Amino acid sequence: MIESFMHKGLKELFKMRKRSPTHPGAILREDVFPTLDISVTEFARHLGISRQTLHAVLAEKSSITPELALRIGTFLGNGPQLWIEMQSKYDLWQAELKLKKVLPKITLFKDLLAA
Amino acid sequence: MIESFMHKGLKELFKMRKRSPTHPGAILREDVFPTLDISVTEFARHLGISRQTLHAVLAEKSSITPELALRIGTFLGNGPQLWIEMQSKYDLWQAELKLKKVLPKITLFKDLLAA
DNA sequence: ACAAGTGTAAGGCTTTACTTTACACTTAAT
DNA sequence: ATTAAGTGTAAAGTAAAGCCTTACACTTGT
Repeated sequence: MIESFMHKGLKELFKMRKRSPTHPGAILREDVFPTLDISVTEFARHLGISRQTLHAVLAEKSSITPELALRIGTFLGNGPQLWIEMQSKYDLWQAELKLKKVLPKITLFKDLLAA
Repeated sequence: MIESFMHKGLKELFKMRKRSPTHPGAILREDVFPTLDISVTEFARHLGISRQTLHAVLAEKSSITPELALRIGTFLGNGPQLWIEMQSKYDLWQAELKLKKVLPKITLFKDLLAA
């Protein structure tokens, strides 16, 4: 487990989830889409992107970029923030996963002063 | 002005700032760094990245990636969120700027039903 | 049968982050 | 004054990611 790599400061600092936050594409696919009664193709057309690009998001193969968040948020009328935040949380978790070996090696600044 | 391009829903939807949110690199350079009494080189070494990469961020030439936010947040002991959020806001604003011509052309979903 | 939508892959383009190497300049310490 | 360290920049190369167009096979509704 990741805790074994952590020194004290790191444990306080971040409490990593056990599993990945849901990809925004999953919400779009499972929650939003079913209620809309619109085809993927048409959705993409309205957003002004290719259907393949949208498909990649729905399939969780690519991210919701800020631009895409704006397009979707505008079309749905709820603004981009929701999507931005979901993507951010997802990205952060992936980064934590990737850096779980290296982060514990970073000396805390405050410990630097003490030494 | 951008308002002239906006239909009603869009105006309600997002209130764009007049100027760009400050780049996280600026905060790092102007607020954080001066209090630390540490060189850029050394800072980079502690983060485990090249000094050029850190310099690019301080010079606002590149972004704070999720990974970098983790490194900085860990080193400083305040966690990654602050940097993530700053970068997100910055990125969103840039995206709005880039899409200011195209967003107003997106038909709102609810208007789609009415028609 | 035809039309439309879907899943998927490939090829190509563009952007961005990051690294290493390198050079010129400044400043602090010996 | 020489040396060491730090800084600003640039170039070249790598890698990853998003996005587009084209294309093909499959399904479903009319």
